Amino acid sequence: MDGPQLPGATVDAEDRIILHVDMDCFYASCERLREPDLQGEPLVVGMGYEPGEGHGAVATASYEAREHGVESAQAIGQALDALPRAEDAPADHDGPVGFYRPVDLDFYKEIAADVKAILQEHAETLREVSIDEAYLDVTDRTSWDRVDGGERTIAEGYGRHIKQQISRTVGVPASVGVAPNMSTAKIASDFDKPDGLTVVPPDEVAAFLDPLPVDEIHGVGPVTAGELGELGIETAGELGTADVSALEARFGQRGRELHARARGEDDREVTPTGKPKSLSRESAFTEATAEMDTKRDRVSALAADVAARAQSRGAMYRTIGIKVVTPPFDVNTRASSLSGPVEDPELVESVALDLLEEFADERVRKLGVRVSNLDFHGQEQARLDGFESAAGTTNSTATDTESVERVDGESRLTDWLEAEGGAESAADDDRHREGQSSLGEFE
DNA sequence: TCTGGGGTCCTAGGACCC
DNA sequence: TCTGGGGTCCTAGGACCC
Repeated sequence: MDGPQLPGATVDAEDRIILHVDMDCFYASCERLREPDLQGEPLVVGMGYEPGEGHGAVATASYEAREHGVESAQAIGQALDALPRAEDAPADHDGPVGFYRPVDLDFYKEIAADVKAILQEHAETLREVSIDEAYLDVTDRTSWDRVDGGERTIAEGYGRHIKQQISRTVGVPASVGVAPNMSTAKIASDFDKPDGLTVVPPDEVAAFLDPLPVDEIHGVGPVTAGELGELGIETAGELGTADVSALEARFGQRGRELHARARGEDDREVTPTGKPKSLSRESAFTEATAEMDTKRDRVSALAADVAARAQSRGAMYRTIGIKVVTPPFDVNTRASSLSGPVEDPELVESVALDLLEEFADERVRKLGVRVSNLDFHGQEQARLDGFESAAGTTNSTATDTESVERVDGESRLTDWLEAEGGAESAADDDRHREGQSSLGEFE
């Protein structure tokens, strides 16, 4: 539209430029930063792993380690079979060996903060998805206009610049994808890992996506890919031209969404990372146990942990739940909601222990405690971005007032929660109705 | 060697309300 | 007294992601 274009290459004024940055095996890169001798070596970073031990799981494996069959999420024991630990290998061992390190999240967070600082300089809006991944809206910072006789876009240079900046100042590699929307940018960053840069201008989106296998689309995992395969859909191109209503019939709302993503259609805006929706802590036993004391102790510890974390984040919670994993790998969850948000570590523990009773006789391999229905209104900071209170309707005000009352009446809450009879749950329901009746006025 | 830990979103069914 | 429609909240589970 503005400036010369290649034949057929139109750039829409509305076309956005979204950049997705994905750090390449980030944990391993961080370990190499403080232990440069690990550069180029097969390196495995293990969660729940301790030096010299064999338990835990692979959090990140370097590309060199992957070549020897080590995979993410694999049990450490299995990784050790595929790739013996350097320290353990006998002197006459001539096969490949690997280096194993435990996860050190605090250290990785420091490195991630350095990366984030760079990203922030280069975008209006930054959304961090995880410690090693972020979306940037760079529409106002660069352009889809062509340079080099139409070979490249200005956006490509911008992406390369960010990548190099990270590499030079922090010293870790990143893969970057640039595209007109989040979904395509995400796929692009993954396209040429590690240390890749893939740029997909608006007029090339379809050609880029069409041949890709469906499971490269964010949101398509093994189950969905299998079901799509049964329908004869293997590639994004096939998914994008499939009948939407058939997809919706089979996959619900998600079917419609995946169909759009496969076509490179995604109008989600890059919004800054919000507050968490839930906080949880879980931990596995070395061996499944039916011992109730052991289970209780673990739940108490997890509850204390979660409550402390919620407190440090300024989060109150309205729902407390547990997760119980029984052999072979059955996941059970139970939860109980209060009628108003609280911040009460003892309540987290007592509710979690109550919920655990149901599993008193079960052998359990893993336990978790979670708080959800979080409320950050206790913190003055939350007021500023408080969407709901900004709406200022009568009902939301009424609900807020309710919540405050609930917090004040904390001891009462504890009382009726601990007694689990029918009368108490009726009281519970009454409290819920109080909050809802104000909504009913609008009819 | 049985799969570690922290999250998100969606769905389905039941209870309850108007 | 019966049937119906529209809606919320809660719990539990599933799929997925890093």
